[in-house]
Amino acid sequence: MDVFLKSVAALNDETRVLILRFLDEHGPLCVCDLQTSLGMIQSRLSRHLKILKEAGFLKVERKGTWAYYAIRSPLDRFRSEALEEIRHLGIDLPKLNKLSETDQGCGLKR
Amino acid sequence: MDVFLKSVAALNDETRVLILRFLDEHGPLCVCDLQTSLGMIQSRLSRHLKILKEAGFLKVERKGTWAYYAIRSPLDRFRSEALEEIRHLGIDLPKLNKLSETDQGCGLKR
DNA sequence: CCAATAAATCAATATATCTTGATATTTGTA
DNA sequence: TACAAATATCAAGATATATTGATTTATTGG
Repeated sequence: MDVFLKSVAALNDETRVLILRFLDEHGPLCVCDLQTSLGMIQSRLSRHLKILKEAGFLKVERKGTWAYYAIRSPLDRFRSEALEEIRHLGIDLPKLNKLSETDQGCGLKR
Repeated sequence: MDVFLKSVAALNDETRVLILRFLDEHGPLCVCDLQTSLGMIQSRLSRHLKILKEAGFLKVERKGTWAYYAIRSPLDRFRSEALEEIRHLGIDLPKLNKLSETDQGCGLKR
């Protein structure tokens, strides 16, 4: 029950559904890429990414100071059905704004 | 997004998962049958049944003063996958205690 | 109409979750 | 070591959700 409820709880938030769909569309992105693309502050993203990761939807890979989050693969049946359902919601996604790995970096000073 | 989030929110509660599984196992039951079987008070059940119904998981059929709730059929893909997942959780269900439609009725006085 | 049963709704409280801004941690580099 | 960038965590306040007991509504039968 706990694992199921954790998955469901992770899905139960508009912000996290958007993040899932955005990563589904664009592949691995670091937090600051999501910050600039989705227009959310860092602590908020960090929190939601953690919830999605601990619910089994995402994996993280670190490269230097960047943490690249991506849809975990393979997903189990329920989670991939959920993702499929999310794909069909027709959410309109903001434009990708990828600044990591460029000359300037993300440039998000505190 | 709204419909999806409503389904997910409905699943995001241990009590409602139990109710879904119980109705899945036993077929249509009225509120008082659920009360005696699950050991929950009436207002609590009524609330959760409403949420499950409005999220598209349940239907209601009235017979006199009784309201029989049952899994809606057919369920769309995501909802039936969710139900399937719930079936596989191995939740151990309390014994069915069906008093409606007997001589004594439910006998739950206020 | 009246009383009783079943169910729905409401009000108050408790618990959980989300958001933000501040602070801490980690990693790379001068 | 010192500093900066990226990320994670924490604390406080706001919002949402769950629980209970009381009240209301609906239906049946005398």
